[in-house]
Amino acid sequence: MSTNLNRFASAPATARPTGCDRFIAKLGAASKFSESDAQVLVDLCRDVRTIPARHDLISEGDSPHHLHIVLEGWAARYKTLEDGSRQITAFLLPGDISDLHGTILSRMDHGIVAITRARIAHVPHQVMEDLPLHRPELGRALWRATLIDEAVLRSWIVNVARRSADKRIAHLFCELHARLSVVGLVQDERFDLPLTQEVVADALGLTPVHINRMLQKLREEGLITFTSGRLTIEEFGRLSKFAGFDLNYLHPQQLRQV
Amino acid sequence: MSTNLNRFASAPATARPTGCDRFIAKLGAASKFSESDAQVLVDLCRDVRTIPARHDLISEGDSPHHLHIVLEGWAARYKTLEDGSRQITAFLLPGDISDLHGTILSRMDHGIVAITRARIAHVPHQVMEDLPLHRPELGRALWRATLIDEAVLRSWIVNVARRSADKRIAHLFCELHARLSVVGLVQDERFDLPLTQEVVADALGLTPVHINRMLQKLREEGLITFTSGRLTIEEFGRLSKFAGFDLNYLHPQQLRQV
DNA sequence: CGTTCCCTTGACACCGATCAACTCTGGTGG
DNA sequence: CCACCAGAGTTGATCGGTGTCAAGGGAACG
Repeated sequence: MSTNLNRFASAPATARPTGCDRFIAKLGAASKFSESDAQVLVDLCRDVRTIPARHDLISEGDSPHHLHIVLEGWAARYKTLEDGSRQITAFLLPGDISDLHGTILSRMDHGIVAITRARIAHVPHQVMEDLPLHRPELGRALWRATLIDEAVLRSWIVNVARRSADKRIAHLFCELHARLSVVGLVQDERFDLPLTQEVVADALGLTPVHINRMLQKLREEGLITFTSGRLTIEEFGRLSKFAGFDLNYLHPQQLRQV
Repeated sequence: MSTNLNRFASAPATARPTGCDRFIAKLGAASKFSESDAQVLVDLCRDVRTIPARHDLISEGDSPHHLHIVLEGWAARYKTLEDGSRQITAFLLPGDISDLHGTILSRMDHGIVAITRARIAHVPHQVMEDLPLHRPELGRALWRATLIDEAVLRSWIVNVARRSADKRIAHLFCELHARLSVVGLVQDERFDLPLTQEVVADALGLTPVHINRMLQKLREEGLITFTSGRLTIEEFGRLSKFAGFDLNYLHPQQLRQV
């Protein structure tokens, strides 16, 4: 197991649903909480469902009745435009939580689609609403996760609005690298990237054709290797400098302390 | 006083700080709470400070010690890139609240600048942390406001990533129209837009020159009038159709019931 | 062994950036 | 009252990044 996982994740797996430790690792990377808090998080992951690739977890307009925790696989938030094109606004990785307090709003203004086959824990909303009352530290941890999600959204705006196509791709890869390493899915600068070039294009506001050309350029320059769904970042420092990637917006303060 | 303000805003002004009713109107547009809850909100606005135009409320890297409520004037979140260019990621309008739970994160990953001279209420963070315990309805209202802010961020990603320059401008204007009308700052489809073309450019990921040309186009097509800081939307329906603007992401459900 | 999905390549068009100059306005000081 | 100035808006010429369209290739899968 990767050294990036925190102490909870390496605890003995006492009938924990697979992937649940990723969720705990992610929250634990940004916040501190007790072992018994961690057990509460495990109990949230009881109702696990498998979603096939390309199926919607929730569609635009739905009223969500529970929130989702991604245990395995990738998902993406997306909005569909008038002309039929799709814009992805976030990737949901293992350990990510989605639609926290979703029932406060009555209708989804966007959809969530499984990019790969994904195992998703469904948590009734009421459980989540009561949680901060008994577990204040977890309440803070969830707030913190929400604020980090917002910071990621802002960085996407900057990325899409200001950076050239090659840097945009590089920045996305740096973000995914950072987020995946928190949940132990990066080994030796390598990680699985189950994205087609079309999906990358939908996330970055570019066309698949241009993604293809810019990926070739990044490969030629020795910045990345990206074949058959596996991305290798040759030198993280060089790629992040090229992309203008600044880790700080992900607020990994606690991570450094662990 | 505009008919868009809700019942709280039209209550007798019992020594309420100017602009405080905008804050109450904004929260009240999306959530319901009691008159005594509203009074609690008024009490939050005791420490009001005036910020000159172009001055930072908070700079990137600062550790915020209180949260901000905009009572009058405009502000903007922004990030500065390596090359010195600036990307605005949100406009803060009268009634908007910012850095809710800011102290949960230790350092700001972006700055906030006053676009006009602005009157800002400063609320100590501890006050806000305790508020949901005694006023659960307000806690829900603040959560709801946060979720709507997130929806706006997502719509900005879509806007910047997918729409042509003219539609991008039109979409921004529709958003501002909708948000300003909630706090009573739109009359007869007209509202003050204290933005230079450069600021619009910084928000939309375009150059001032191109903003200028596209504004001319929108004017020629009779969609807007925009002179000396005052924007008029000639026909909201036509402009919003042109922009692909869908009001629903701002979740104005409660607004309709009032 | 064909089908399907994804990746790749080339030619060309166009939107928006860039650079540079000019105008207009409001404010300020002589 | 006028001269000057700074900031914002406007215009034109040209360049380049990315989109578009269309065709072909390769690998996985039935």
